[in-house]
Amino acid sequence: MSTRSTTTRAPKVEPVACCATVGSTEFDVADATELAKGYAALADPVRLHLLSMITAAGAGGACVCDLIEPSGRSQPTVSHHLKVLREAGLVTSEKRGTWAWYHLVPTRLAQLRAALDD
Amino acid sequence: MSTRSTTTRAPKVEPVACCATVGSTEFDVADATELAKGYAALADPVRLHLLSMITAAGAGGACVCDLIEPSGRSQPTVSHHLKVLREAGLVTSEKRGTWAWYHLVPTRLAQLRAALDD
DNA sequence: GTGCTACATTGACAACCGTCGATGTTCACA
DNA sequence: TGTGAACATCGACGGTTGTCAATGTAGCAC
Repeated sequence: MSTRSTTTRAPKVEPVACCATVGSTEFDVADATELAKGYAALADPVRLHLLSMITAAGAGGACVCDLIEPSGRSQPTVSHHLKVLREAGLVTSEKRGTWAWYHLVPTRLAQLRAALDD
Repeated sequence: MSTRSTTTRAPKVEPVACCATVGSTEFDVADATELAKGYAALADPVRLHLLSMITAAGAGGACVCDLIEPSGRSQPTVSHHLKVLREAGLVTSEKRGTWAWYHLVPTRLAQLRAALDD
């Protein structure tokens, strides 16, 4: 309900107009929601730690059994966090025998990084 | 409880050892928590929209009255989201008369971007 | 088969988050 | 002084999240 742009109520102490054409460009809500999901997956120190370890593991990937103890969380909790990262598209999982390897998805990470360039 | 690294239980289908020295490097929890707070502030499409508009406003900053209607949320909700962005260090606010201008903090954004380089 | 290991899923709980209406506060102007 | 506008804060509500114990599932070894 801002009628400021059509009136002359700019304060005398500040001659510049209140509104430039700020919100004039279109904004893709679906795209923002997809980005937000990615950032939400990063919004937890435990998940940042897991991601850091998976990144450090390189192309071979990281075994879940090596992630549990350093994370300081229970096995179900780690499994939950890995699922969050997986559903956010930040990592992929691969089963080898009884073990599960997790790999980074660098393109997804790059996408989130690029969105911060604005 | 992974004793795999001290035993010889590697599956025969996969000769590579399960564990490289993955979690061996130190991990700064306080630093990760600080980063996580930044990403949490980005983990909402409404806040991404607000941030986008504030960015588009440039050096002059964006007036709150111009952010409410494009966001599609009520004035208290927008005020709440701006508070979240402020407390995450992503924006700063400045009062001019009855109006409030919000400015971007590019260094904080750069910090979050750099953390994704791993 | 039995038993063990690695990992995922379920269920429960407290804490947190997004949203809005109502109210408070500060400023400008008459 | 009074009125209105811009923005913040409060209170409440439903939904989501992080956590763990318990349980389920699948593979390996004997």
